[in-house]
Amino acid sequence: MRPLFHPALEDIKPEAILYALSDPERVAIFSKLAGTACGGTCSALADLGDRVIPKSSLSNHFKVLRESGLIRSERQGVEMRNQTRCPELDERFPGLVRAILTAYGQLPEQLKTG
Amino acid sequence: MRPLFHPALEDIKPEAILYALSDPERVAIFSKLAGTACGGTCSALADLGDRVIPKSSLSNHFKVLRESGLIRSERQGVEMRNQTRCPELDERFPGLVRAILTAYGQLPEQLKTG
DNA sequence: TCAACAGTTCCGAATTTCTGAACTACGGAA
DNA sequence: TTCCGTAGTTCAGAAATTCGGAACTGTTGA
Repeated sequence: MRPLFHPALEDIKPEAILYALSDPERVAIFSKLAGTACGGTCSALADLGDRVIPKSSLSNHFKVLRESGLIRSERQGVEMRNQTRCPELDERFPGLVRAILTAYGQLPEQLKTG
Repeated sequence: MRPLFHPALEDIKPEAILYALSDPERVAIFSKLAGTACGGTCSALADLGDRVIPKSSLSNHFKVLRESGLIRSERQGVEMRNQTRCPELDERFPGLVRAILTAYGQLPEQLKTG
């Protein structure tokens, strides 16, 4: 398996963020992650209500989120722990992620303060 | 020519906004429009520095911006006047457009106040 | 009536997205 | 060690989307 690519903070492009979050499924995944203390696994996020996302599609969603700089993924044994890069991102693009999640009506409780 | 479609404020979808603004060319067009008092025409926005956008592509960019709810277009004689729907949009999705333009480093002077 | 101009539509080529199937990687049991 | 099950990735081809040149539409002015 190829090593996972994560862009450095300064290499994160707004167009990649916007593109990644222009898909409601990815927004739902990202929002769930943002509301989870420890990192969430892929399979734990497969069920977003109405439809079960095929695992290859899910894997691709995570790849898009990761390579856009929205999340960080780390292999932990047999599974993958994913967590958002919200604090860093807010430093680089102040208010952006919060405004987007709010627009979708998906700002998790954990991000409502501050 | 087909009549131009503009979504009602309540029908504007965040995914459409994000998708429309995930293309740097469209962001440049939108930002220029946002910094223009009277509506800008298509041809006036064709030149964004490095490359001249083919007019069919330009027409399509305007269509995407219009149908996502970001701009309003109105035929005026032989040309088209385009203006942003920023005030409405900010009511529906507070801070969203501003955060996006800021992330791109393209917030025009006119929007810096308030 | 005609020419020029602004912008739209059409359509084929190129690119991207989607997802089932095959595959890889790791951990636990025996 | 070998085998099995689970988590996730990669591959491949079908479907959908994007791009842009060429043709077209609608408007104004001569």
